[in-house]
Amino acid sequence: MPVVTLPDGSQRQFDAPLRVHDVAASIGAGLARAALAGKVDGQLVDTSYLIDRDVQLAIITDRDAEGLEVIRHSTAHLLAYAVKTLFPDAQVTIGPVIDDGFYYDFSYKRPFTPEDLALIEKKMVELAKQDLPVERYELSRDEAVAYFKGIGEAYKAEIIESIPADQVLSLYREGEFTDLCRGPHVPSTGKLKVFKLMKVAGAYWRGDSKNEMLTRVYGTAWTKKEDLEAYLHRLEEAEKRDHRKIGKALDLFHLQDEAPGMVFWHPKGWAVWQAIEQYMRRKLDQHGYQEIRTPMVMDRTLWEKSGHWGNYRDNMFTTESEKRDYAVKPMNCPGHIQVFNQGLRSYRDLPLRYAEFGSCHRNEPSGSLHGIMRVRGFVQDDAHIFCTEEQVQQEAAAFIDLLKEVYADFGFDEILVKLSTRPEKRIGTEEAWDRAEAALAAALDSKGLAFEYLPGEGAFYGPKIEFTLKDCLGRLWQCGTLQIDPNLPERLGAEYVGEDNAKHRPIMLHRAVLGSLERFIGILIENFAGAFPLWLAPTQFVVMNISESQREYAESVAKTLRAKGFRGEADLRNEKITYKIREHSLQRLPYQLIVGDKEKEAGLVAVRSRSGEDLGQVTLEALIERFNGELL
RNA sequence: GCUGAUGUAGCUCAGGGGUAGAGCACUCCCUUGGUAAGGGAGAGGUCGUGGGUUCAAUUCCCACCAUCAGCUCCA
Repeated sequence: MPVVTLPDGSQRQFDAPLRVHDVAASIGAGLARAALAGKVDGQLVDTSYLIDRDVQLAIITDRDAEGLEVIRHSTAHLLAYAVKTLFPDAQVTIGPVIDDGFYYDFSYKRPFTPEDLALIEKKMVELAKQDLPVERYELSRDEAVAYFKGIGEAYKAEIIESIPADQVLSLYREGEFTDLCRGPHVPSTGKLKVFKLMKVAGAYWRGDSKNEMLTRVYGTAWTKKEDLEAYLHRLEEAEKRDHRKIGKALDLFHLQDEAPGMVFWHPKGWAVWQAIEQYMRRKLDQHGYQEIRTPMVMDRTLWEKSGHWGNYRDNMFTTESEKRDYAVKPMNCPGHIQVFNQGLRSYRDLPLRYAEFGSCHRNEPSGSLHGIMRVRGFVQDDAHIFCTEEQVQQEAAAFIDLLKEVYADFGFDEILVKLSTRPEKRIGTEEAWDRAEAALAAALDSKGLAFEYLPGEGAFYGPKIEFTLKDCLGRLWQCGTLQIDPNLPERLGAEYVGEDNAKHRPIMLHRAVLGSLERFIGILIENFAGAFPLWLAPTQFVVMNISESQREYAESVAKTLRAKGFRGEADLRNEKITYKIREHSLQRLPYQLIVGDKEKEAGLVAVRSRSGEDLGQVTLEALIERFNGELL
């Protein structure tokens, strides 16, 4: 006599065990049709699930987030079914739900082509229209292995073999196709109406680059057609913001074949860079850092001592001269320790904070390069803090202050924080790890930053904090980092004289706020879609004359503004004012200043904002005041 | 690094075994126009690089390089 409690608290009693579907039908025919799955005592189940006891039940429809997940999952299976129909000797592997959709990995003698994709999608539509029931049944592990081996699905059999022998496995059958799956699934393929296959890509079996490369098909699925359209629109919008596209359109930088992964900065891009670098320099100064500069190329022996040669040799650029091997620096820290090691350090000197806009090179795998976001030559807003173990917490807290100020100035208000703790392979005592992890956690607590632990994700020598910011599209970018490192000072022999007149090892904190400047600028470009706030805009204003007679006046206005430190120029070309406005609007200039005879006579400028608003005629003094109000 | 796709004018792209095309940008001329494209003329390419097949290759084949998507990696 099951009693079913629904989400609104109401209860229904039934005479005999019944299925989720039947409960839905008892509530209404519409709900029965809409039911995609059920949630029994918090667990997602199929609509065919038999309720034989008292339970809490929610009927899942396409209005629930879980409903959408079930649809995506089932669509992945539909994809596999279509592929098996069209390419019977393809083997299925896994097909999970991901953000905005799903994928399914196949093993096939050749990769699928875009043409195949169109065929597969067509077949999926056909199979969905047949509204085939999706049936769940169970097998023991060994029966399941035998079944999948029997139908030639080696990968499935391998997956199942890694599951404990006493487990009962669920399989789902739709039409001719059966797949191993935890479920739940929609009751029939007719529930799958809004989907689209997006792209094919390679993916390693079990995510391991030593394994076979499979063909992955990505797809997206939604409950409503409008949602799919909105999603596709969102992709288009994101594509418009692509920093590579905007970088070209705004003439900020370029890359070329002869220098893969290294950026050629053009005047406008470099103006953005300089605005950021000089801002950071000011901030670092305010926070007690001293800027230094260390060599780009250093002898192999130093990298052997630091351990980089042993661990990262393949990813380092090297060179040779007069029978000595050199490496182009992949990091700044060994150089910073060399500066620390000059002369005798006292505990009175600590904490010592060395900052460097250090140019580093890492020979990243060719396939991982991406615009200016992932490059081989980059500059970090890097700094290393030499301090005692007792000072770690306060230094971490001070760093968090700096980081929050900087992110806020760039307009990023939401920061996600993760604290990575000791990994399995590590050096140092447990007590030292306890103290280091506690110091970072206490620093975060003291600054009111909520954080999540990433157990085992720390570096082999110490724990670290990662700071991730969220851009205006909700995308996450890990930028800031703070790492405790007692190892490198040890390896490179850093020491200071303590109060006890004995020599001690300092702790080194690696830290960066923006991370790689290249990548950070890429993030800013995409976040602002190229419409930088005034303080970052490469060109802040343009003065345009309406006709020849205001030529000199326009020039003098531009000159005055430049003398006040603003970036901009006069556009005196023989073009109509509408033409010039269009061009500078496409260049996303914050301010366009228009001068005709009226402005010339009155000594004013007509101001047009980036949004297209006419701000009227103002004096240069008023304009400068307005500009200054927008600087940091 | 792996799988696949792509590489043609400054940019965006079309084309195709027989001396290469468009739009925008650029140069010159006309136009001096008040808030997102005025008109005309002109110039511009070793079709990513190197091999091969062919009477003939930018086009077909192979290798390499780079880019793009994804996977792997990211001290």
